[in-house]
Amino acid sequence: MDKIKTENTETEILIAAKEIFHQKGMAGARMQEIADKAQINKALLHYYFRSKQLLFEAVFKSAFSLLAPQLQKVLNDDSDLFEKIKNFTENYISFVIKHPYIPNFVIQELNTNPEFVNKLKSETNFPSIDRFKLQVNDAIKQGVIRPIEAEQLFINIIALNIFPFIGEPLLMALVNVDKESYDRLLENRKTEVTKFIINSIKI
Amino acid sequence: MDKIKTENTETEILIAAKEIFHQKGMAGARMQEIADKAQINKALLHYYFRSKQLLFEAVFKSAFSLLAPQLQKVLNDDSDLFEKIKNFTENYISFVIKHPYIPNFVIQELNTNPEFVNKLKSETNFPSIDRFKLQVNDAIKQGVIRPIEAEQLFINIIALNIFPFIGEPLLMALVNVDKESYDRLLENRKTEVTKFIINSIKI
DNA sequence: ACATTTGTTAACTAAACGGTTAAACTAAAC
DNA sequence: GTTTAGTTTAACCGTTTAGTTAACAAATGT
Repeated sequence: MDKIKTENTETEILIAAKEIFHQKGMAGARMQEIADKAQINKALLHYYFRSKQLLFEAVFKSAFSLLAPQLQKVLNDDSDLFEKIKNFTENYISFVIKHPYIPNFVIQELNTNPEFVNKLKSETNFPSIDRFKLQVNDAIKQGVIRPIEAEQLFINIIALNIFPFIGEPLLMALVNVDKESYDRLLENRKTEVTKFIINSIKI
Repeated sequence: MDKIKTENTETEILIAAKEIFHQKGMAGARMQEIADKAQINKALLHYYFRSKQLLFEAVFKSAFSLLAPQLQKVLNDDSDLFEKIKNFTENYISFVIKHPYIPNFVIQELNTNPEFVNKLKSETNFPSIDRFKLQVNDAIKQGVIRPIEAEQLFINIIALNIFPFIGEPLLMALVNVDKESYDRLLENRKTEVTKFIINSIKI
């Protein structure tokens, strides 16, 4: 059937494009390499996605639409603050193991093209910090946690979870361990990071 | 004088190459753009540095040789653990304001080319975690801080300090502030991050 | 059955790329 | 003032790049 074949081809292209773009970024990716990986002719890429830019944007939006719900778990979730930090930290590592290149890819491409953020803000349901802010300020008023700006706490949570993956090659060398040991170390962070954060803010 | 002119040209090339490579990375940089920025002919780039790869390596090593001493401040410094965390955090932000693209550049290029780490380990005096490990384990034995693996604490310190700069475009959008407010927020981190870490580990 | 639409390919194009060459220029050295 | 060594340039070269074309194949509609 035509439909199935078409959908397969388009999917194959996207799968291949993701791999290449995630690993090499927009500037480092080559249309020919994507075509080879998808086992199709290069012209087909243009038939389905018209240009490298549009194919890239499709891949980028897809990546962001996977990352955004992860961030939503910190920002817009009804659970208790401590519970939330614990859940996010535990889940995030599993997420990155499934999609190892996504956080780095998104952050990197936003760095080389900061205006892209506006596109994301208008075209995706972009996470908002408002509810998290209320929750943190509530917890402070109730004497559950030490005073801290919600923005700073949010950045800390994200930094502690995302950076070990983005900085992996550098950190692995600095900490002086092989990949296997580093993976064990990351696995331990599922509980260590939660402990570290809660120790810091809990009264 | 001949000598002075040469040094100037070579310096001009390096300055221009740094700007372009730091912002666009190896894959995104163009020799012509570097030549234009240095206000010289493209052939001169090859006269002084032979190839794009060699020019890039010169820029990369220079960047790493600025970043490494910053990391040394955490790893190989005689000061007291708390003092050390405080000093590193305060200094690091000033460092990044001076060299905004360096941490991202180094981390990004190590990600696309992880074998580069070996070159750095052999050619530069690469920071080692050994002394920091002893210091942390000592502090734990003496009951000054809660039990924590030195590697985890080190990663936490680095993550909390570096990530806000690497993830700036994303974090700025998530926290929903403009550049000016975000810079204020970063300035506050000079003291906030120290507090956050010490609160977490101090007994 | 035949015409139309959709999917796919090989071959091509024009521009951009990193890198080379040979000659012109500069200024110090003999 | 001629040689010499280092510096700079314009023009060029071969390759790679994203994107196009035209012809073909296969499914769909009538």
